[in-house]
Amino acid sequence: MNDLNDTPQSLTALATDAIRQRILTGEWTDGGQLRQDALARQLGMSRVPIREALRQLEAEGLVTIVENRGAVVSQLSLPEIVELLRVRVLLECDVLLEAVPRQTAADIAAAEALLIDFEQALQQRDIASWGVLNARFHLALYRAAERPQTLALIEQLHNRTDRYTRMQILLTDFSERAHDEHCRLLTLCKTKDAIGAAAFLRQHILHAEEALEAWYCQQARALPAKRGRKPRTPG
Amino acid sequence: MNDLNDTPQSLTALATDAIRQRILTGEWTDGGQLRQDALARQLGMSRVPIREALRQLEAEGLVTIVENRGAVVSQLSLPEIVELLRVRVLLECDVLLEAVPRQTAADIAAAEALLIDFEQALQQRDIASWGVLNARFHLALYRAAERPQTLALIEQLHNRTDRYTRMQILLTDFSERAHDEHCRLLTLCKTKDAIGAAAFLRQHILHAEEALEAWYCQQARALPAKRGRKPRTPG
DNA sequence: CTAGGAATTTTTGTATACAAAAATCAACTA
DNA sequence: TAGTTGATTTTTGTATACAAAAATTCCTAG
Repeated sequence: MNDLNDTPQSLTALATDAIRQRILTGEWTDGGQLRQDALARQLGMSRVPIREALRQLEAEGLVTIVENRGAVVSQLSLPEIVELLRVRVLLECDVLLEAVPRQTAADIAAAEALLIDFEQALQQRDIASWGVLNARFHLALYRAAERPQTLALIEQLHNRTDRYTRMQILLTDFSERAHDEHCRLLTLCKTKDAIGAAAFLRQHILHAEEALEAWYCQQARALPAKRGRKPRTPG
Repeated sequence: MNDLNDTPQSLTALATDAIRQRILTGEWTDGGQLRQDALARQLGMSRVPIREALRQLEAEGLVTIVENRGAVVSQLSLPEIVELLRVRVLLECDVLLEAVPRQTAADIAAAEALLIDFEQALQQRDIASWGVLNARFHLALYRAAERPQTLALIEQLHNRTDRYTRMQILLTDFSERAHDEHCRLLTLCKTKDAIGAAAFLRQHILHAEEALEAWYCQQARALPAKRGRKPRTPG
């Protein structure tokens, strides 16, 4: 599942992974500028592979490039996030419905292992890895459906949305609830209750949406005249 | 809807559009190699913007890049196409359900105009533009849903699948059927029968899938030992 | 004639150099 | 002081040059 130190990849692939990683963990925040020269120095390469990586990440929706103005970490509005979460509901429920009857003991065990990693991360308040673990857990549940194209789309959707879910974890009790829900979801899979699992998954994703909406409302109240800060990504 | 001679775009954007266009029209076929140098000469630029364009198209699923081996036009197996068509069913039906009640007379008129273009293209056996027109017609119906993110995803899915649907048009009576179905779909929208329209859309996409499966079976029978030809893209 | 393997050619990957656009800053004017 | 203009700096866009990998050719041995 992990393509670390596999083969000596091209610098472009290296840069793509490195930048994607830093965005997913939240190290580089929403709207933060991605200066080619800084990235190049930071990763020890020239700007050429950096530029190719940024183009790729743009097509993945993680980066926004403006002509002659450079790249920033993509920033989604609440309605846009809601849209993507609704797409996730459609795709993930459909896939889970097919996956559950085919899940082997090994599939369940893999998901369970990830759930343990998850728990540890939560205990250590390791917010950075929350997003990655969340996506991995979900994808582990779906793998048995044997629909790799669909799974790839779902993974991209997670990459685009999980950052926003992750934000709330620090502040709310959402983390425990999400964990409980993950456990319950896994139990439903174990008992081969595909329909129940899909229905519950739907609620699980919609809960994240609700929490996000609440958080945004609170933010809006706190900052009546929202002044855009300028996050940077120094070399 | 068309961004032709809008502003002097970057060469990368130009190259991306040009290559995407040629893939969508079928000018460059499945598995065809995309030589950087040839493309660069053909488009009158250096290889740098070409490479960036190819990276972007790879993330869009239209191109497959292999390390040190270059890029080819992406090639989907039948199961992969079926997967993507199923995703299309989920997304497009969901969006159409929301779009129909909001469609204005102008929305309907726009779709109708595209349907006329469509008819002309069919009469002239202009297969090349079939894919583009098909995608445009579908997207016109969904626009009223005001879900731009979802529409962008649907557009990408069309870009990846329409080529394969287009292939059959020459050989079968599929073209007329597709046209009839489009007309009927539009009528259902006009009468504000959202549920009926969504159900019909579902069948419409699944018909394309059936036709495709039949075509693949026939192909498999015709070429028992399939010998891979090597399509090229000369400069 | 085929198999294998060096030499050659082609093609891709990356760095550097330079041009063009945007951003920043400074001086100047009203 | 606020705003405008023009020089300066920073940053992006593209071409060229060169290195590395792959594909091809051609030669030789069996």
